[in-house]
Amino acid sequence: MARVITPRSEDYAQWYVDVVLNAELADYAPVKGCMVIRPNGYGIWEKMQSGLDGLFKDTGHSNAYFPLLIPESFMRKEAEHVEGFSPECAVVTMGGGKPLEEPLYIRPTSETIIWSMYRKWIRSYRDLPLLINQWANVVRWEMRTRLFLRTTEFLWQEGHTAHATHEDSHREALQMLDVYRQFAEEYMAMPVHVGRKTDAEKFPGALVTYCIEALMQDGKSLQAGTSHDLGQNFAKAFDVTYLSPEGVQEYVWATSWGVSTRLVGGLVMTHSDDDGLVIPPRLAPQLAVIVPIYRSDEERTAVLEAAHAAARQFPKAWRTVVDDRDTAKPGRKFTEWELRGVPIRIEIGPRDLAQGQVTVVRRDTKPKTTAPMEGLADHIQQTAEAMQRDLLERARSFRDQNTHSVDSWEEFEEIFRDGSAFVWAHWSGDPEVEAEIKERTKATVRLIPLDGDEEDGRCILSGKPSRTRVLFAKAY
RNA sequence: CGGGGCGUAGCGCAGUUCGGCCAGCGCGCCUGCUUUGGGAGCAGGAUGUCGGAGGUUCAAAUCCUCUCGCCCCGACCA
Repeated sequence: MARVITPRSEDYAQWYVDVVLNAELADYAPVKGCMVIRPNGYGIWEKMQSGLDGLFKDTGHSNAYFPLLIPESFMRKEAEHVEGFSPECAVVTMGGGKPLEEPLYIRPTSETIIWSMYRKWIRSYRDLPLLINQWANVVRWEMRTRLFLRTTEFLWQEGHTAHATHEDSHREALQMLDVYRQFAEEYMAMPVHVGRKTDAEKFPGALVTYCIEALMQDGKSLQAGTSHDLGQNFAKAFDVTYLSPEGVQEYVWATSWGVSTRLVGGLVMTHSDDDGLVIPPRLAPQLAVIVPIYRSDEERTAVLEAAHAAARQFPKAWRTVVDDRDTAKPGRKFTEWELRGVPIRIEIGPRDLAQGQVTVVRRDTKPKTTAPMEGLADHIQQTAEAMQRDLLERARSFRDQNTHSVDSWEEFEEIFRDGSAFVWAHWSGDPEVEAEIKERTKATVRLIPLDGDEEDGRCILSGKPSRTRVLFAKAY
């Protein structure tokens, strides 16, 4: 079979598409901009869901579900919100064969319908905080789509919380930002920077938008999660008040925060290589695959028995596959499982059997090693943990090597002329300068650090005084 | 919406310039035998509204008109 993956050096965008398709993460759907998430891709999403859901529960949140369809009038209640989202909304105008009295928006996000309900549920300070998350699909009519990174319909979680004070909502927004950071690093092995968005990049209707940003292998930045301090904007738009202990009606303070199936795209672009997908062990739908190797029927029987025996002693959660197909040779099986990103491959052949051992190969590093059959589960467990650590370490060092601190406009332009990287540079905070930098280099302010070191500097473009560096990159 | 590419078997493509027998090739698929520690070999076999509609013609994958869709790049966005 010919080469199926375009090398990254040749065409990064095509490499990404090749990996996603060949790893069977997703396929193009009949509707433009939509994709089918296939079992291998959905399995990763399920792992992400369960990891995140645990972290949400640990921080006191509960899941609920709100409707897909939102009355048009709800969308219009928050001025910035409707302005930001209207252009990318799909709207249902017919139902039951007749025009609807009021068009129904397919949710691009659920703030409005959720706050219409919070109005009913919140009466007293005793009802706060209200900490709800929902796992859902949303639709945004994007001009240009890319598998996982930007699709018309995507899956996500959206947390929506209500608090008595701004201090509380502010703390919640930062807490969930940290949850995302932790998830990205510990589960996805994807190092991220955390910070605050500029006004130009913030969520329509938010007071402040916080984000995590990760560096992809091509030097572009991926916004991997956002957390918004919504202030009282939605409480005022939907008239959500509570009676304080002092007997005063007060507007509620809000947050919302979300991550989406875009994370799967980020995962691909953080770890995968020219041989296909690489999945960190903690997010792998299947941790290990066992490939039996044999010639004669006797060998086949003995090897398969050993393979299944090994698989049986592994924890069920590993979803170990014994690839006992007679229709493919071992070499074929190796490359297929490599394309699909299974973290650990175990080979068992007659030579291994004779020595009471197996051959173990990590997906991220190619050399074959051997391990005794005795205590194999422990060995695999340790191998998986080492791989998880190494992936994070490797991604971190890649990011460090592609992060620059820049003080001259010439150098700034040079970096973004043909490529991209993380660039820490001074910026005056002036929106017009931000726009001009984007115009001239395609690089944007990805985030403003939360507790950046203060230092005297001059804006990279305007030369105006600046107290902190901000993070620039071209963005996905 | 602008630029580029493309629609022919499950996938990848040739054939279209200059119309002409039964529309081809590779991979995959099915059957059999031999194989099996890095994408197996041989033999046999199945598979097509040539994206769609209309037109020109004795004859259209090929020429004309219209149309639908997809991918990539750019402007907008998680």
